[in-house]
Amino acid sequence: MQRETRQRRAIREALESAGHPLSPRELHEAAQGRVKGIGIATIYRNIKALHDDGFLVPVELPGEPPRYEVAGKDHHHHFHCRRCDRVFEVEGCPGNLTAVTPRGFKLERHEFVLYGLCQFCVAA
Amino acid sequence: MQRETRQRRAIREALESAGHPLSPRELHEAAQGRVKGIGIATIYRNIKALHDDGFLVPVELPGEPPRYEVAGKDHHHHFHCRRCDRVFEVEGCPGNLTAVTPRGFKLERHEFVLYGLCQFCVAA
DNA sequence: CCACTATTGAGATTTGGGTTTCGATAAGGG
DNA sequence: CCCTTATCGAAACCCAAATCTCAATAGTGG
Repeated sequence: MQRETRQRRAIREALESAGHPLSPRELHEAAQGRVKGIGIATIYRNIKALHDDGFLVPVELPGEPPRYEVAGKDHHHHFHCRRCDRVFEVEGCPGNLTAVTPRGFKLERHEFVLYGLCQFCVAA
Repeated sequence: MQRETRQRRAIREALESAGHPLSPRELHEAAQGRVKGIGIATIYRNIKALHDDGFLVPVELPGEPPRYEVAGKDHHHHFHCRRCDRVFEVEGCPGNLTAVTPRGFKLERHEFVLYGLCQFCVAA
């Protein structure tokens, strides 16, 4: 049976309030703020459990360790800030991908990653 | 001084004739066909050397080890086959990304990855 | 409130990509 | 055709991310 532990709640809440995808490390730090002393193993264990529950989904970016965001969002993409290394959500989609899909290939899904400076690092 | 060894030539030729990005492992296999017994360390050493020379560039895809392709190609993106795990080149670009860039962010570059089945796996 | 057992924290361990070491080999300038 | 030394192959090693072990702790059904 699935128990509602302080740790699991902390992790769920940290993800929800972050508003952008978090790496295991970032998630660990965020969860520390809610349950001091929470271990990194617990983070990994709960990422797995919450993924099985369908609460979160992984966000994979090129050359980066996976990050995680709450599941169920509308189709969107991500912006990776080269300065602070954070990842942000990007609404919308350039669409019309069948045009660039090579002849004979079957397109099933796509990812799209923007790089540059986030609003905070542009200002700084 | 840079020597033109059989191994380095094999690696260069393997990359050129592949026509699509190769992972170190794939590159190793391809090079084996030209110089039997070539070691994996030699692959890594030459990837580094050929990168420094500007002969090849890394291709990073989400959740994947880097692959490499010959440098100097026109702007393009990639298609990752979920079945055979190979990566193919995709001409063109959906363009007009400033439209989806969040307000206040500075867009510098972008990556675009298509997923599905390649022409060979569609047929099989 | 209890007893059962899922979950935790700490640290050991594994994993996988990549690098280094070292004696042997072979480019290639002179 | 030598001699110097870049490069090689094999195996040991490195490193950070992720997983596992195990005794202690704490949800939760009854």
